[in-house]
Amino acid sequence: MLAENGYSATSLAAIADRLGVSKGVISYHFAGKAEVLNEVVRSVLSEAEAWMSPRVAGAASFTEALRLYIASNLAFLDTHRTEIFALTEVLSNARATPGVAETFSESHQAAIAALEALFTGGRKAGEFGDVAPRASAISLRAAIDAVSGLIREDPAFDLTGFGTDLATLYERASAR
Amino acid sequence: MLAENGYSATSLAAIADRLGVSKGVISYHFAGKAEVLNEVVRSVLSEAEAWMSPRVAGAASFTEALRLYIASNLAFLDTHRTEIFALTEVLSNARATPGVAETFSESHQAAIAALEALFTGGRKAGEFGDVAPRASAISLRAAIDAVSGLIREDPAFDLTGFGTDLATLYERASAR
DNA sequence: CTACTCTTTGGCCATGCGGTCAGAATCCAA
DNA sequence: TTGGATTCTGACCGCATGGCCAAAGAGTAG
Repeated sequence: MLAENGYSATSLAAIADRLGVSKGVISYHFAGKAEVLNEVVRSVLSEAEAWMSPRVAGAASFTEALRLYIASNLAFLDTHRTEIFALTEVLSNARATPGVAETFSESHQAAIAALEALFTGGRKAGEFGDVAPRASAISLRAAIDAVSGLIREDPAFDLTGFGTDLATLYERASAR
Repeated sequence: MLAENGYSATSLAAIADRLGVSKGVISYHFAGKAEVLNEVVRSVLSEAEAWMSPRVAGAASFTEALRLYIASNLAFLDTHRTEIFALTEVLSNARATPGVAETFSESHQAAIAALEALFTGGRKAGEFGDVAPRASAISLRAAIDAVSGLIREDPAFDLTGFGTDLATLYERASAR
């Protein structure tokens, strides 16, 4: 519902209606609307984590890890569009939903830290040049995060092509 | 009000109250709330345009243009935080406000197209290597757009440092 | 001073929201 | 079969929203 009709159209009444159930059921099982939305965020984030972890783990070098990270993240976005749209819809209105901002921020910080570690690791191993790890991590994550908006506007957007271009871009930027 | 208290707290009643004026005044001067919010978007976008244009125009090379583009854009974000926060607040809820999505999308497409032209120009002039113009344009804009969120979370975020790092990153990526 | 237009007021409306609750229905173990 | 616990219903509450409008007020040209 979030993905299809947006945040403001996703009222408790609308949710209950869609479930073919009375509104009170939601109140019975959840403390409130905020808890429902937080659960949406939590579940999508954990899905993403479960998808990416094993795919990046198999990298034999930092360069390969970078490629795998980008490719697997974009693949997740591609194959989980509804979830991603729902997530962004909730995040857009995070101010109206206590807890959501904190949950996501934590996860987002962790993602940036992981990428930063990848860049510093590559530098220490002599695989990368003197790239700025934090700025690279931030900007790469921003580029990936922007993709959800791109595929929303143009569902046919070439994710794979963008992924390889992005990987090449950061590979060159961090080359020795 | 948008920047301080967020979209959902910015009702017509709250706006009128802040102006020390009756609610009907807004209805008298605007067709509806959507028109008010569209005006916010329109005005911030045109402010940004007015700020950036002259600053980028003076570039003597594509490399310099790239640096100036990034630096001036970040300087605008830095010095117009309230406007930027207000803008993002409206954009976050674009689905609830007809017209906003279209206005912004148009401006955003134009910005990406301009950056793409910068990269292709640099290539044709032999200044840049075989960088992917579109992917570079998209990812660079994403990196810059993400800054509004960064300074919201951490007002002391080092924008200048990030700007030079970002410029260096894209310079290296597009080097011959 | 008058007469007309423009602007503002303050109360009103219908609507939809999140949330509550008494009571009905259902489930399930003893 | 029974009886207590769990789950669900549908009506209801208070509240805030965007919008509307008759009437009062302010401004201004002749």
